[in-house]
Amino acid sequence: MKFPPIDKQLAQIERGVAEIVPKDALTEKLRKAEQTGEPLIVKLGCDPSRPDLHLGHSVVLRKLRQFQDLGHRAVLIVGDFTGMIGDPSGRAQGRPALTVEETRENGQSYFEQASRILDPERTRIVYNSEWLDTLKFTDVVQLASKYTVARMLERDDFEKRYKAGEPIGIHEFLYPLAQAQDSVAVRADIELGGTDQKFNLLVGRAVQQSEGMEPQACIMTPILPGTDGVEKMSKSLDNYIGISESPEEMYGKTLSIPDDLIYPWFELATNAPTEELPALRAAASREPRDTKHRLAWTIASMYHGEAAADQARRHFERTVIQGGVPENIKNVRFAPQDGARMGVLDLMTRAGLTSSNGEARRLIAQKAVSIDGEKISDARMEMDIQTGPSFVIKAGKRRFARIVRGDDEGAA
RNA sequence: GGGCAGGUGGCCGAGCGGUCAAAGGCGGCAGACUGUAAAUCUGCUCCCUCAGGGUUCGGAGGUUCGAAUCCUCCCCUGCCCA
Repeated sequence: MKFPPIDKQLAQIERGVAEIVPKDALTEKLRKAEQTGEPLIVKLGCDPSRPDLHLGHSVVLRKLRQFQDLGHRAVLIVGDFTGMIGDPSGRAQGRPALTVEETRENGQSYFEQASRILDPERTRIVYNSEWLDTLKFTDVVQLASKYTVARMLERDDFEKRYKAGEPIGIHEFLYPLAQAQDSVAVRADIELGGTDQKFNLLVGRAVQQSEGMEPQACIMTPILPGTDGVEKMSKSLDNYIGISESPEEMYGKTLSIPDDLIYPWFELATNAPTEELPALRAAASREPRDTKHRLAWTIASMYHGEAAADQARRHFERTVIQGGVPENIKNVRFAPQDGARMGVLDLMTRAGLTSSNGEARRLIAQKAVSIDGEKISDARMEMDIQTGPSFVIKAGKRRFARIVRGDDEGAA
């Protein structure tokens, strides 16, 4: 196996990276790869309990892809073992423990989505229950003996919770060790993760070393802020853009981010050439609106191609700037047993526009609902849902549905 | 094992027998203004077809005309002691 020159590889690897620990180890490993012709094993762990990938995940996945393109070997570890136990961090309910089938399913779905970024042909995917589930209690105790409580408490969030008097389960101390064991199992040369994973990645080094292995180099990518501009992007905070969302969604959501995020997103979430970054930074502050459109287009085109991105842009102009109706909206068709007429409240809820009739009522009271462009104010109005012409109902500024007649196949 | 303090709506947090669907803040949604940005102002924010009703305050029982508020048992968390 032949690799690009080391300084070239390094330049590529360092782009958009927050920290490499230790840097020398990385260089050393690259050198060794060159000498032996053996590609490096680059590990990335993923959490199958949340199988919906978003732009936040894309940062580190794109980094992994770069390694693939440089000729190294990617190993995606599905943390199904953790998933099956259900990590109850924090005091809330704890995640529902997943069944074996679910973790497989989620792992598969994760892989499919990740394949939009990675080269699936060259990605090895493994489930960590393969080795973690077979450990005996003795093995676990032995593993646990390799780290101390004091060092565990060095981890920021443990320390905070400890000081704040919040509970920390013993098993939570086991997770970093389990992750470290993964590194041992796949003989990782490099582990990738967000900066929030720093602690775990470093534990991996410690454990590998005590197993007599050469410790992995850790590469941390920055955390991508979510659409709210405050928290990190996450599904549960609903401030994310999913990798498999439609180009229209991607475009629209991107435009709703705060201006401060335009540049960071360009840097972290797109493949904009490194040399263009300074210009983009300047543009972001000089003409935020246009630059944000450019960002939105770039993101949409990364996942859906340029034609779709163009389309998304037109869609945006039409619906938001001109306040019109989108080209492709959800069609809803009611069955005959739903009756000939239906009140708007039920209609909105059943069409998925609102989560309860109460919400529908509120929106109407707030003049946020219109039918075929006409604002409505009567929550008791009824619509013909079987024989009348189809109509478009809009709630708030982004929720649309077209109600079509029972026998109308309707366009998509 | 003992002592103490707690568990309230998405989160934080008041309430401590009726006037409580439960103050206030955050978050969220909507409207105005805009560039689906920020800032600002306004309204809304458990469910049900309005008046009105129905379910909520860790869980299960109980006292009372009436309980988030009192009692019993249980579950969970933190702190201190062992």
